[in-house]
Amino acid sequence: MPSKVVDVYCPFESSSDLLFSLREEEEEEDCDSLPPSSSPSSPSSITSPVPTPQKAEEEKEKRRRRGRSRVKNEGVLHTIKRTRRIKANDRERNRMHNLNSALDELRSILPSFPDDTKLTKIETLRFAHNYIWALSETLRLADQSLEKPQKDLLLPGYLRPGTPPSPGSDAGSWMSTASPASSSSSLSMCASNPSSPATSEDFCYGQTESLFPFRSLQEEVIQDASCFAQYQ
DNA sequence: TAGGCCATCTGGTCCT
DNA sequence: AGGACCAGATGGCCTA
Repeated sequence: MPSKVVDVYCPFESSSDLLFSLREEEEEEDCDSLPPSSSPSSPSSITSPVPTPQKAEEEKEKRRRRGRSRVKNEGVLHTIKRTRRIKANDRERNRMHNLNSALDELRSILPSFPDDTKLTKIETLRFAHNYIWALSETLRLADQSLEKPQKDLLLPGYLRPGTPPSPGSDAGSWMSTASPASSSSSLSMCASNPSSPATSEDFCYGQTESLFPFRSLQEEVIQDASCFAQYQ
């Protein structure tokens, strides 16, 4: 009867290699005659110090047998290592699948872009980072709006088009590059900078561009936050 | 065809 | 000891 071939990704140089490994595993049960105590490092291999000629011959034979079993044991050990590796690979695969599922969930929460481009992993993380920052900034502004007059409520100075976030910076450029025609490039820009957007310097490198698509969202959040705050 | 992204394998390290 | 996590390597697929 032919050995069963498992339908898994083959981590071996060739499929025959895997087949060999799996067959070895099946043969493992046949190696029951090799209990752990028969391993090469087993204390049972200690022999009497004064062998007679007859005993010496027996010892020779024993050694030969031991040698054979050691070769076989090495094969078993190799197989055990192999099966552990395969199990570890399986766990690692599952772990990465879980990670990807979490990333998909995150993508589904983030606002989608018109061209429906799927964010890459790194883009998703950076975009989420910026998005959270934008929302928290929005809440912060909403809080401020309760204390200050409504003037310049929605957009602080550094968020207004053409207004440099700090002297010498080039904040106007991020607005101009966020045109609809360059949505895909702006998409990548949205998620391109891994650093925190909370510094004025970040605005000089396209970080705040991610806020632009959310202007209306920002307004909604501020309104909601204001209403909510009224009932506090 | 080069480069980017991704899935997977793998060995090492840390943790329980 | 075994599992989780991590980073490097590798190969496949896709796109400009």
